[in-house]
Amino acid sequence: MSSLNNLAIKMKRAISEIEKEQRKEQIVFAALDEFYLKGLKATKMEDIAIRCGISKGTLYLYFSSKKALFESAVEHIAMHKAQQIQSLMTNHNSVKEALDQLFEFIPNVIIDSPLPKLIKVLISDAFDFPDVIKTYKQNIIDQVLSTITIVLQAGKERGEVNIDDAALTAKLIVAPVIFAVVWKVLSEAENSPPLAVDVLLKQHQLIIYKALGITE
Amino acid sequence: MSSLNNLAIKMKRAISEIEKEQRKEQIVFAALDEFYLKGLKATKMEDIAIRCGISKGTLYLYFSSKKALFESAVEHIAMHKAQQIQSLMTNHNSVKEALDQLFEFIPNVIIDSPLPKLIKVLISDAFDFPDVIKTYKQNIIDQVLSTITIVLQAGKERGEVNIDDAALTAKLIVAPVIFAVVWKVLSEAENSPPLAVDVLLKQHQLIIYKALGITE
Amino acid sequence: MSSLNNLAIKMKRAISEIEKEQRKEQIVFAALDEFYLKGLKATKMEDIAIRCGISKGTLYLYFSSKKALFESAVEHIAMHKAQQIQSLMTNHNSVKEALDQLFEFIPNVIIDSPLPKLIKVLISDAFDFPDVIKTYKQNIIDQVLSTITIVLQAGKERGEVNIDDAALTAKLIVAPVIFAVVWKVLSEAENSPPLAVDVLLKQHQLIIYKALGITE
Amino acid sequence: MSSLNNLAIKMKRAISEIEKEQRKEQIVFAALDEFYLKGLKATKMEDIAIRCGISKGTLYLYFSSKKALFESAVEHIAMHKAQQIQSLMTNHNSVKEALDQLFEFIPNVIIDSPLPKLIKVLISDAFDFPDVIKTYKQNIIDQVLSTITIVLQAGKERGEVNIDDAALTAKLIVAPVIFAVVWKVLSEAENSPPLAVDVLLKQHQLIIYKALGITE
DNA sequence: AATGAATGAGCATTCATTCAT
DNA sequence: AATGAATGAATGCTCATTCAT
Repeated sequence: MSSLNNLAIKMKRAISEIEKEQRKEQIVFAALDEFYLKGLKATKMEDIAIRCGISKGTLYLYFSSKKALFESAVEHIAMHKAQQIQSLMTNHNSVKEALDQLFEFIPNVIIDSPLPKLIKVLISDAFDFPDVIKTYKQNIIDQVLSTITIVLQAGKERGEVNIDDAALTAKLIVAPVIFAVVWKVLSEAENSPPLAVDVLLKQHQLIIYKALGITE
Repeated sequence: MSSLNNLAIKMKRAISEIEKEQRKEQIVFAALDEFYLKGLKATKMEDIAIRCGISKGTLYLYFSSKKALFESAVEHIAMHKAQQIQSLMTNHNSVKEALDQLFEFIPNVIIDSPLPKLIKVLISDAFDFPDVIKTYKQNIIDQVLSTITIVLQAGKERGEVNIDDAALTAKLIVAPVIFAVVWKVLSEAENSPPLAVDVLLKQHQLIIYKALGITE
Repeated sequence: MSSLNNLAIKMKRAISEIEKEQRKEQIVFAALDEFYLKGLKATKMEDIAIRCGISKGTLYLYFSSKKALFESAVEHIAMHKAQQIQSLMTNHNSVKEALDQLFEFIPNVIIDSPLPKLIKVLISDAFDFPDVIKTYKQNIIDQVLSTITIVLQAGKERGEVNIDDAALTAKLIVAPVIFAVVWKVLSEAENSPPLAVDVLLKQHQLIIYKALGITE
Repeated sequence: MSSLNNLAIKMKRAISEIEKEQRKEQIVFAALDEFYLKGLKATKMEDIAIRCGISKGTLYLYFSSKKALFESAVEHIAMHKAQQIQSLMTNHNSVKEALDQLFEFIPNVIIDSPLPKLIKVLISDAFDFPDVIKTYKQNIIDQVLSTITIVLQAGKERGEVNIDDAALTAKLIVAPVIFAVVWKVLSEAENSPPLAVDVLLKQHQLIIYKALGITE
């Protein structure tokens, strides 16, 4: 038995604060992957540990409980994204410029970032974590929507775009992103080829621009 | 064997069969509610039983396991919806007529039917049930999308609508439905006022019609 | 594996309220034995279950947690004893008669009843359960002491006994009982021959009677 | 080997040894406090470490395991007391003189020394440590009791005291000490005012003297 | 058919102990 | 020597499932 233990690869110790932060982040991403695949309840702490190459006990040096880890993971990833998104649509001269930026940015978010996973996790465990949902919705969703709304409203007042209701239009601009995220989850689940997100969004951009009267 | 039995017994059994089906349906809806709120793993068989006013043991007379109940519930509700949706967009003379019908129908689905719950459940436990997802996607989503696609394609060929890619456009027409469903879940979770789905879809209809060059 | 299960002796089901009460009492006594031997923290729920011939899960049908079982066990046994002790020293004509009754009763309590175990358990886990201790002390110890005190005080006023302080004397009358209990624990632990409790208490009786001026 | 080293280093080591012993003693007392409050199983090594202001790891430089620490603690404190008690009742001219000394000594032991804590600890974890109990009982309890027994027996033979059985009487003389210790634990646990040990023992002394026919 | 008592595999969490730093 | 990060065996408790009544 001891010889088996000797074969085990022992994790390097995280001594400095920086190393500890890195370890925490590593756990948080491993946790997100598990939560994404299994949901909160069905995720085993041991599986998260294995994914990190650490032991169950070590997890508890960094997070006091599964719930705490879940909340940390959501917050960590959500807040990280929130910053990116916030800075996205400032400094533009016209609605078109702003939306161009947005439409260029979105595919990367869907394809490369952990945001789709986070969204799936939040949808799945929404009812167990109303507070997390509330915070997330206020800090991310509402923020993004109101930014877009403001841009549209200003454009409408300047006669740049032809719209009815800026707030609703903002939601409709964002809707295909949610659609793409959900599609992504379902495709991955049934192991079918993924949606061509960029092409879909290109088409979406066209439709929106046409409807809003924006010309290239 | 049934022909050997007398009529009275047959009828009794026939009634029994009906009652059995009713009981099964009752369980299936109770289960959907629980799965919607808690997810598959966190849902207790006992809670479903309580919701039906029956005992744990009785549940197992109708469904052999939680997984079987889950699959039955999803299938039962999904197939029920599928029929409705299938009959939706036939018998129309123009794209506009077909889409009018669709846009009239959708809000009811989101507000009154169990479909949003089902979608939430499917998203949440997608990875545990790739087969369920596959079946559901093929029988419902792909069906709906291809119906819309065909309508659009035909309209395009007749010069009724001005579109690029009928299949993508179909997805974009459906996207806000998913958005509305997700929003509904998040609102219910954080106990915030719901989205005015009908108004959103009215606006969506406007944008789509404008982009497609459909005039009232 | 299933053949092994078939060999397992299944516990008869406790259906009626009476059977359930009996099962509860059975658990309580098994628990007392374990708590006595190991202390609260070191006692495994599984060991209690094994002692009863039931499964771990069944324990939780009757008691919601180890702590609850502990408290129930203490209360159940303590209250049972309290009643006996209460009725002990009423209806007597003289101090001598009352003390005679007491000294006749005590050895049985030490030798045959679960009280010594209970006392050991209470001492051991006193700091974790201040409330249990408080209740127990008020309902049993203080009760007993005050009953003896009243008897002595009345005897003193009638000139029957020659004492200084009735309350302190009461404590000193009881002291060897505690001594015997502690001795019993230590003897059992080191597996040495037990103290002859009855002889010790006979001697104690003599000393007390001599000191109090009670003549046979 | 030590003779090979120079004086300075030797002295340094000598000091180290003393410091080591002091550290050990410090740990032992911290451990006793924890064991007294929580019991062996529920005491965390870390809490002992914190109480000493050292780290968990350092504890293991001095004691190889919790069990070893427990045994060391009990032994260290018990043996220390044993010496005091041994020297207590020698050099006396009469039973009265010997008992006077005893009764003067006891209250200090109960109030100021770690002995009550030790007794509580020994009672609590008796069954896990039969050997410790055996050693302790032989070296302390039996020693004390036999010393008192010898004194009483000699007094009886000299006609100083009027007793039946010297060994039993010795136990009865000691009984209130155990009573006081147990009472102390229960009072501390329920946070109620402590027993006036000295007054109780004064009364006890009176009763014993009266019963034994010892006059002031 | 219906019930709910009984079961035990499964998992979150704790903490004595080890050992790299 | 001292530290405290890492480990994993141990254990309280849950709940899907079974089955006697």
